[in-house]
Amino acid sequence: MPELPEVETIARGLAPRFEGRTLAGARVVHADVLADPLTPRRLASRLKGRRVERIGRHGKNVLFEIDGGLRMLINLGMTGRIVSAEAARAAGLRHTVVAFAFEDAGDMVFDDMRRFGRVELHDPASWRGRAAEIGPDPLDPALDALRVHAMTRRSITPIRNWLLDQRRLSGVGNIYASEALHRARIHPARRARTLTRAEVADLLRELRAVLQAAIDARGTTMSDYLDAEGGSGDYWSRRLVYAREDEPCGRCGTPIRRIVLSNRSAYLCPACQPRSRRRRVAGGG
DNA sequence: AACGCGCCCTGTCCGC
DNA sequence: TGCGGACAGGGCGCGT
Repeated sequence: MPELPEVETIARGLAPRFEGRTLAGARVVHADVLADPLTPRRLASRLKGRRVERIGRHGKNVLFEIDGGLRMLINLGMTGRIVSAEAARAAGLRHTVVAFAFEDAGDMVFDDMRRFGRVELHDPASWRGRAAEIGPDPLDPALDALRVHAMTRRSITPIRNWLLDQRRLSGVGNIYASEALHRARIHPARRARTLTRAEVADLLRELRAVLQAAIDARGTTMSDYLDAEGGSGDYWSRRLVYAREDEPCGRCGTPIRRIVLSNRSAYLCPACQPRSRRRRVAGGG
């Protein structure tokens, strides 16, 4: 569910409230969200008495840096939310999977209706290997189009699928993949290796623009996403193609089409995003 | 090795 | 009103 902008918004909302606070324990309601070696008992005992030094984001994961070199990673899956206990109550959330208790702050609740989310706890040794599995952040200024092009050239998968693979780039999900491809005028089904260097540069630029605009809007709210205070994001109304099948393209008026790639929807304007490459219009975009 | 598919789970919506 | 099917912002494990 939450993609990079939503996870960023959640982390920013949690930080002022829980950074610097000391954990008292964790109450696990659904143990199936705990990643492998973790058990309810182990999670609670390893967190008890530990201070949360920083709350941030790593890809689509909320990252808690905890004293003693511990890192807790929470992936929110499709319907995961992390909110204060008061916000959870106020919003009527009914699917707590883990409740984190603090000695010097109220509870923090991980709520996840579908339970596709995951909680991982890493020491420095296990974190090294885990972090290597998570690709570069598209907003990292050190990432340049040349490097991304070198990566796309090695893959035959449709570019929409390529964007969703968190080992390549981390943070992009289905909404912003469709939005960025539309803005860059690239058909979602194009094989990654067929993109020119210029197209990859366009794509990276538009991806960054759409992610940043969504962060500025405090994310996208479809129906079940909330930030730390239980508030909602504004980006949903600004999307150009996602879930707008049959509505006119904002750029050219052609009806937006929905296609399915690997069992997941992609949305495109068939006029702005031709399947076969066409001469690009000067000054366009 | 890289890719696509089924599946995990709960809820909503739509057509009949 | 009920029921079945499609679909949902993600990602893992599997077979090919």
